[in-house]
Amino acid sequence: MINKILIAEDHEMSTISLQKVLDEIGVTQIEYMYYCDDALASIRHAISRGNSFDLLITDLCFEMDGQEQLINSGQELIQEARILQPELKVLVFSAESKLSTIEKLYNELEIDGYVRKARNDAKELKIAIEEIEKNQRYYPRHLMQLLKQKNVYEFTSFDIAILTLLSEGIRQKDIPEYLQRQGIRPSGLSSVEKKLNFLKEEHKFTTNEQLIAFCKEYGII
Amino acid sequence: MINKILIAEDHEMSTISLQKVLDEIGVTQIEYMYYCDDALASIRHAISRGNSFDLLITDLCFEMDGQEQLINSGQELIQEARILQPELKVLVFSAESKLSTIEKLYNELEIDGYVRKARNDAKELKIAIEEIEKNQRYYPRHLMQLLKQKNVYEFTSFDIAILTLLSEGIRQKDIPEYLQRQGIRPSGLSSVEKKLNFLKEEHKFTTNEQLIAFCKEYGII
DNA sequence: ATAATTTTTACGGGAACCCGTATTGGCTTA
DNA sequence: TAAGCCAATACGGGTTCCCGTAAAAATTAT
Repeated sequence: MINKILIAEDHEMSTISLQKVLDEIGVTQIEYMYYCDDALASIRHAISRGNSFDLLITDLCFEMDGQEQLINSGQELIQEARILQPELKVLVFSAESKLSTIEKLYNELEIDGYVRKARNDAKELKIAIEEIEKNQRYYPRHLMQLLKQKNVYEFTSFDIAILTLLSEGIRQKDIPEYLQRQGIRPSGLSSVEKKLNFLKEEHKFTTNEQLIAFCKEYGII
Repeated sequence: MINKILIAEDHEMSTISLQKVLDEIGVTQIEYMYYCDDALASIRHAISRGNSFDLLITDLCFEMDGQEQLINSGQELIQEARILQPELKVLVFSAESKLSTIEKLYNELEIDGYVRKARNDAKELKIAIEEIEKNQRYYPRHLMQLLKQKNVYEFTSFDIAILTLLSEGIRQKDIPEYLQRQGIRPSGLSSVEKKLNFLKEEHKFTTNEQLIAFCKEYGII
């Protein structure tokens, strides 16, 4: 049974609606944290008092604001939380819609559910929590839709590494040494050229500039 | 006095928290619409019954979902709403953080306030509504921060024309003929080169790719 | 282990880009 | 009108990028 929930979320408005939704399904013990570091400390503290959380509801993206934080993403928070409390259930509530990111959450971080901030997110949250309560993973409806239309090209971390370097003003011919320094393989200039050609071909683009513009437009880099 | 509010927002969770916040400041008449088309119809209907809205709170980005809509952005909704009811107050509540987008809202659509979905957005919403109630425009705090770090250089329409062509995949050497076709002067290749060099010099950039990335990042193109 | 296949890297010629200099064209002023 | 000035354009050589082919390395299969 899920009674004690920790919410890690920096948007005040999201915490308000989460409170309302959790009220409606009868959850009484809710704690809010606006920073990942605080959330982690709270988990640690609850364990030490023998009153640990049943569920962590967390966003993925936390905005920087002046004070430096050790952890600043939902992914890291989940990772650290699982070290402290391996059986803790985790429900991610975020606006992220990139398939690869969500797949990683399920496969690598083994989250129990994902609800995207979108139409009917409140209803979906309730269903997700119900499922998790029954020890079942919850897979969101929109994820299924995304899996169907998987014709869209997914940018790999290699693609993004190259595109990021380009967008930072690194010359194409210098990219190999940067890749090597970061331990990314392959790193040959030909591989970089080939990849850029492929990406342009794939999207019917003609120039690097157009490719960079596209990636910026859609938040890929 | 603001008594009757229309909310155009597709995220269910956002409407829940908006309801809570508006309850707390004593607003009683609230209507929710999950699509721009419905929101516009609602405004029209309210006017025809002589009971028009005092304030429109709207998101900017509405997600497509199957059924086709005539209008699908907050910007268009505001524009159409102002045609129907010019004195209608407008408060935008969105996650958008691009300075140029927000500036356009204030300057071109003459909105009365902008609150970004972020830390302390609930508190900010209350303040914004109070200000608007006093017939004053509300400028968000984070906008001021952005304005401070604003790039000193103002991009001219000539700059933007070139950068836009580049971002659309037009080769540098072909840009002159496009400029001529659009009646833009100067149009020589040397002038294009000179301008791109100047822009890169100005921002301490090395490549066109970096320049395009920057312009996309800050919504210049 | 060897062969087959794929992936990665190396190389080279031609196109596009970068950048400095020279020329042209339009505008102001004497 | 002519001289002077500034912006726009034209030109040329050096660099980088583009793109096809070939060699090398890594992976998989036999």
